[in-house]
Amino acid sequence: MIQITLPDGSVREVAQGTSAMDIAMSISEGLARNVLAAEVNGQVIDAVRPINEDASLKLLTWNDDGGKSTMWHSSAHLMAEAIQHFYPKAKFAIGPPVEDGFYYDIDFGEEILSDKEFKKLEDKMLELAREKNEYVREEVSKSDAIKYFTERGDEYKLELIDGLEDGSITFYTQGSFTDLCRGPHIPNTGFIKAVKLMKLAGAYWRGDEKNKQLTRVYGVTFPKQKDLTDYLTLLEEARKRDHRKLGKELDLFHFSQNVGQGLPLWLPKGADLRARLETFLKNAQKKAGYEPVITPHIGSKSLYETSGHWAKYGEDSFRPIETPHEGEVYMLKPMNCPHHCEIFKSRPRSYKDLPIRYAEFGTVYRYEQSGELHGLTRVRGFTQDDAHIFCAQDQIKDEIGKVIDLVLYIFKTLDFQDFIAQVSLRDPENPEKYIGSKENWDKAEKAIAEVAEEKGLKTVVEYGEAAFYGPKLDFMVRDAIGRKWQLGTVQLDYNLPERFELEYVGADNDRHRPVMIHRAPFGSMERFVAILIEHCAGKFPLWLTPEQVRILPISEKYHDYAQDVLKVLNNSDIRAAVDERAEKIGKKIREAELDKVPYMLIVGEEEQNSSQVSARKQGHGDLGAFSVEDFVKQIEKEIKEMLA
RNA sequence: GCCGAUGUAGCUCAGGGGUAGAGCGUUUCCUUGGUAAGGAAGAGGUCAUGGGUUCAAUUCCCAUCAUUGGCUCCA
Repeated sequence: MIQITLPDGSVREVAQGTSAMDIAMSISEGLARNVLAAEVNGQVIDAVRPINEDASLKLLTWNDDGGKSTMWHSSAHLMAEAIQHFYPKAKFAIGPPVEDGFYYDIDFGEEILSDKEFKKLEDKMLELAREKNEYVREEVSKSDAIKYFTERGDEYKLELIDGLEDGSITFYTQGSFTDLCRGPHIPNTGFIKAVKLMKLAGAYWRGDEKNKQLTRVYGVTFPKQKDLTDYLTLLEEARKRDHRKLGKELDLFHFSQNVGQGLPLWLPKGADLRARLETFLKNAQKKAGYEPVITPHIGSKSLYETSGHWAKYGEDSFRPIETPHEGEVYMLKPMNCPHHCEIFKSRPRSYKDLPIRYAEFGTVYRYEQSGELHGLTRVRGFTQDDAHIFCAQDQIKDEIGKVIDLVLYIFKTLDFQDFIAQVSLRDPENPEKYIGSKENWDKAEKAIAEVAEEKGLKTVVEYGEAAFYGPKLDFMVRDAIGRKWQLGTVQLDYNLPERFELEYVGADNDRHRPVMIHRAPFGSMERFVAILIEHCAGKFPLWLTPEQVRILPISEKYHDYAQDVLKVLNNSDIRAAVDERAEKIGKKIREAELDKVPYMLIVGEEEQNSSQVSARKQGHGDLGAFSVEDFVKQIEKEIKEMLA
């Protein structure tokens, strides 16, 4: 007999060789129907595998990441079986689960798979799923494994087997499909109730562009049809929120082929929105002791040789530009920090000057590969809400704390409520990868971890994710529909102060090297605006939105009164416009709603006679009548509370 | 950069070997109305660009460019 400890601490005594599924069955049949895999002593295995020793056991269902990924991994095999049925010559490379589904990289040889075939494949998968074929695990010797895939002519599997130890090789078979696989898998294909193939993509064998490009088929499966429906609804919602679509509809920005790829043009409303965000951050930064600086869009190539960026990124940058006669070489600036270092160096610095905080909305240009450009989130020219803090080693913790405060203020004001901070530290295995003394790193890493803790941030620590020049603190937000985005970043830098030989005179009258902190709460204005659009589905917070109020006269007779109302609003710095088109009120309302204008003021005979306005809130409908003054007060109050 | 898809009016899209259509928008006219689309008429397109096949190409083929989904990359 062996002892099985369940997550609630209860212990069950069962015969050796009992499987997790048996145990689930003994608890309830309903539970057993949902068990996809089992976590035994921290390791995820097949739910049907016998357990032979005392163990802690967690039954994994669709609600566990481990259960989900097992299901998707098994689904990849199921898809492979369906593909093999129609394309017997297909060779299978790897087919893992991913964050939202699974894929399989497949070599179709001469044939081409089109997404028009998806329906056929999905139907086949469902047909095979209904057969409830078991996923049968089999340990095979290396020579047998090689023999099997040599017969199948699948060089990819052979290459994978080549890297495996004899004795550790397992095959899984369901129905007519056998795959080299470590597992684990769900008990049988019947757990898969809903199937959707998502897209096709090219992917290199082993991710190396020198290797052959395979066809990657993405799919997703669910244990209930409804889960699939919900998922498709979510995707639809994401499409509706796409910043490229909304940016066009709301006249925020535009891309022109004549200007160039990845070079956004900000339209008046977008520029207005962006300027307001910048002002918001400038005000916050002013309070936090930042000083504005302005630097040119180009800089001498030698500046980037000093910084090290030329050596690392020069070849992948926009080509340098030259002066016509002297042949001096300049770069479009890809980073603001070298310029800011030069500002620091513009005169001798004392410890009494520190910390120095230089802030600039600095526009930078980077050559991004054409396939990588995407709306406003990935562009070739963008403006960072950049700042560099030059401080002494013992000021790091304080300064990072202040940056965190700033970031938290921004998140709160813009209604990003769900976020975590990722602390990126050195890879303990490879200490030689990093520049700067071990003592300083130890102190800096400790400072980041402590201050994140003190600020009550939800954090995850990632070892090996630090930059070579210093540890980082990155903020990851979840938007309104649950998608993750990386936003603000705080990075310590020991490298640039070294390369630029930055110094300050300490209290001891010796020269010391300052530490530099790079930070950008938004990241870039382009990317941030894109994320904000998608987060709020184009319904910007009242304080930020370009048009706060639209006045809708019932008919031409009330245009004068509407203009009077407009004047009152404008005098209170409320951004408003009058819709004077000869349209009916229903249409004006409809369009104001679709334009996502937060408030509509309807003015007609009644309002004119009583010196009132009938207010309507976007998405909520009629609010009733107000005097113009009361309405203004209410708007002012609402905005004030938002920016508090 | 690589693989796939797409490119038709300002926008969203339909169509299809015999030089084009809808809705919205826009213009003009009628209508002056009460909480999510009033009516009529008109303007607007070398069907992305360049080649090829064909009696004939916007349609089929190839290339280029751009957009797009991935891959690789990301200071």
